[in-house]
Amino acid sequence: MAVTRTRFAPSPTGYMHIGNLRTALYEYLIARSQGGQFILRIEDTDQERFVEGSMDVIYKTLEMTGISYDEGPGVGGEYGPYIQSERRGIYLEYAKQLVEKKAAYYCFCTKERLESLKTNDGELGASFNYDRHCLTLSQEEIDKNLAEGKPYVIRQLVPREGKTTFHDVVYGDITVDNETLDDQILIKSDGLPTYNFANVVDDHLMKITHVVRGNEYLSSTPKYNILYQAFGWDIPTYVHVPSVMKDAQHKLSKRNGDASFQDLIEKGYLAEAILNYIALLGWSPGGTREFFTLKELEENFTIDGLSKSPSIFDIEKLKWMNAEYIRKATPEDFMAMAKPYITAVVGEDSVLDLNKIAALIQQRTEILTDIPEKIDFFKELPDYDTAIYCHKKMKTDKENSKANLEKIIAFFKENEAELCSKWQSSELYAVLCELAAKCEVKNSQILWPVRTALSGKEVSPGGATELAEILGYNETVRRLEIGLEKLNKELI
RNA sequence: GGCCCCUUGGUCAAGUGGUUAAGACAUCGCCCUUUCACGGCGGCGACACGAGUUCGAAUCUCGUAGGGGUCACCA
Repeated sequence: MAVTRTRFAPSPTGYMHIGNLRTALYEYLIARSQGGQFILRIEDTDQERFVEGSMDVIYKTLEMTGISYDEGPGVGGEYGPYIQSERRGIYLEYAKQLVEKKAAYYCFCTKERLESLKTNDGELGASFNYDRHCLTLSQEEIDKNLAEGKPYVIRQLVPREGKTTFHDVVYGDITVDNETLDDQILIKSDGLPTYNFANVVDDHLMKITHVVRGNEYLSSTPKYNILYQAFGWDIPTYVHVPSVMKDAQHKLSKRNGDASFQDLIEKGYLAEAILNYIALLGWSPGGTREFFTLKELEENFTIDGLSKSPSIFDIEKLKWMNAEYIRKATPEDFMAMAKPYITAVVGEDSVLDLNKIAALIQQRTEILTDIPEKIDFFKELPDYDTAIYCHKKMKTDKENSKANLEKIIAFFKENEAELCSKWQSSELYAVLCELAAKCEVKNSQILWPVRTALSGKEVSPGGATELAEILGYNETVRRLEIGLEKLNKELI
């Protein structure tokens, strides 16, 4: 049995979206789970759709996700080159072999002629097959046209009768009538192959054993088989995977924004979480386990866990999974990912203890871009409405908040030296609870106004004393005084 | 329109003739609690429909409906 070889064959036409990435992942996993090899091949035979920089997006994405390839651009391999535009000479030769075998033929029809055929023919929907006008050309005519340099394409001669059956590992046996198949173009008039042809030639030459791709290719697969047969080549194992949908009606597409890997990274999702999530979108290990590193996926992946039906990309579940990854990270790892977002708010040279801030927000962060709005008040106290001092459950209102703030400030000032000697959350909590007891009020009636005055927000990461610890004595007292002043102004 | 494919709660999904039809996200409620979040407990909620095969069908067959794909000198 030959060693399993799969390939990811993207065309450099823009960003890499989640569906592409998932296909790459499955291809990678099929190879790795079977101890095989994974190849990257760039399919850039359409020069018009080429987008500058998109090759780098592909390389970068694979690198960030850890999907490594054994052969491909930049790493080489014995079946290179791995960029199709660098292989252009190969395809024409193979196409000519097919012409000799009468499995393909030259076609000199103009695009205009083909267009007119479609409009005349296509009254019932858009069904159209080439009329084989050029199939009947004599060898002399062909040679003459060629000698004159007349533009031509090479078409596959597909049988018009009978049926073709192929087997797909996910979908089973699929049979189609050959009459529904068109004499597709193999070599375009610019001399480059079409995807359909280059794909077959390269997959064979590169000894690809498992052709894994989106199921939009299901209906053209019979043409591939006929091609393989015409060459006398072995037919690979087909693994068609269902699409990733934006909603029940639409596939995920680049135009609709946020589903590209790059976008998700920019929105603060972690590469590991994205990969883990999309692995489970269309594949199941069979049990209830949901968390897998790439390595663990390699160990657990099996083709029969692939689903047949399309899956809707659910950003909410990804967000949850991302949050799980963040929560489970070590404080050091979290700091590494969060630091840019923290310093963007508090500044590079902040006197605040970044580690303490990070500790506060780690459990509360779902995506990294949540961070700034959670901690902005550390940098600067917002101008808030005193209504936020009122909280039914805490039994606070403006009046008692004012009264209690006065007591708290007085208490802080009287005990400054002692408090500063052990300025930490747990101590402060104990001390403020004592104060509450002494004043005969609920703990919350002391703690809530403090938290509110320190954050200026209805919600904050961490409670009164945690915020106080980070802000320090001076800033704490300053903010309490601001709060008191606001309340005073209103209650006159 | 022809051909091909798909169909378990709002979403991801387990399930391959006998289950009280798992689990997760979301949602709702309760608990914990110095707000929020985390965490804990619980609720709601599904086999598209109709025939058939069978002692028995989410599981097999056929039909219907709905959805998707494809029908390019794009991949």
